[in-house]
Amino acid sequence: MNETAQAIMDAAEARIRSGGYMGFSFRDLAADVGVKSASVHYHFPTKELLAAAVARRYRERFLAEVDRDIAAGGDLVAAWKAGFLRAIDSDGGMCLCGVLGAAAGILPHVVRSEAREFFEAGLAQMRANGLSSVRALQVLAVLEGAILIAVALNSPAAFEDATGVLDATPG
Amino acid sequence: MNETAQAIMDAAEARIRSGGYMGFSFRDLAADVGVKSASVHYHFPTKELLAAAVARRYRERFLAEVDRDIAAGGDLVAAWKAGFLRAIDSDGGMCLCGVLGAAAGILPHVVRSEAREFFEAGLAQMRANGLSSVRALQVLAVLEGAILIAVALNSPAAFEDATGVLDATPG
DNA sequence: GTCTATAATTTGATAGAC
DNA sequence: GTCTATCAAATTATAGAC
Repeated sequence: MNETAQAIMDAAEARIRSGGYMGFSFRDLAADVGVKSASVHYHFPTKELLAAAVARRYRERFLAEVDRDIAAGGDLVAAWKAGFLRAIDSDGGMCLCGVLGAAAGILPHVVRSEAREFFEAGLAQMRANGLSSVRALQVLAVLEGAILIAVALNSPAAFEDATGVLDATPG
Repeated sequence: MNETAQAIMDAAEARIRSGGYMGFSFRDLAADVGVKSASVHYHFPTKELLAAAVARRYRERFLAEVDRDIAAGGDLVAAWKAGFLRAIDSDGGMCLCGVLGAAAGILPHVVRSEAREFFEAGLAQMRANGLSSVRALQVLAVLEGAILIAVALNSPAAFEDATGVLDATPG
């Protein structure tokens, strides 16, 4: 995994978060990175393998950051919220696995599996840290719904208001 | 607006809910309805005008159903939840304006405006029925997040669990 | 590793017959 | 209103030179 491959994944991540799996092309990424589309295919043979790799990297990085926050003594829910806030603060885009999951109906199986795994691993991580199954679902739903509305309304402040439900109901 | 035009809108609605704005083509819809793609263009000159019309019809129908439930003495939040449950029960697909809003970054302006209006009009309707601005955002976020997770995990039961946060925090 | 060139398919959209 | 036929552009992907 060299510099170009990582730049391609970065570009793909930004474009998927903005427009979903069908919202970008190899030529878009090539232009973003400054190469030709054939070079993108050299690093990632097919579009679905690229998207699956991006979704996997996103999940691993996200969960690692949350784990690090918790290990440093942070609150579980606050750590998850911080993960979503990083997305909003960076470019106002959606959670990568949230956009993918919302349009799961047309995703190639590899991509759909990776997106689904973000949610399953996330729920498992919350349960491992003491949350009930139901409470974990509630936390994840509030965070995904809050960022979706912030994106749809183009209002980062809406995320803060919407996630307030979690403060009122410690679980 | 004749039978064919309505059948086209029905097909477009189902396909957008499943795969978003970029997840369908005029030829897909033509095959669904049993005509040729040129006939789809006769009823809806461009893709963005078709999607905008579908989003607008979705919003008007959705809000009308919620209003009817409330007029019949139903609880506001329960009426909203019932609207989302109809989507899940019919085909397990996402909220139409939820998928569109999640990938708002690549939507044509007309479509993006119609999707955004679903959220703004929805929030306004909740406020008109006594909810605070913040509480309205919370209700909408929980519902969109809960259906997104139910779709991503292909688990309708997850919707019921996730929306439980709303019961614990009457606002 | 990156390029040029290109194949094969799909896309949104239009012209014109019926 | 629906069709056939078609266009121009874009898409994923591959072959082969450098």
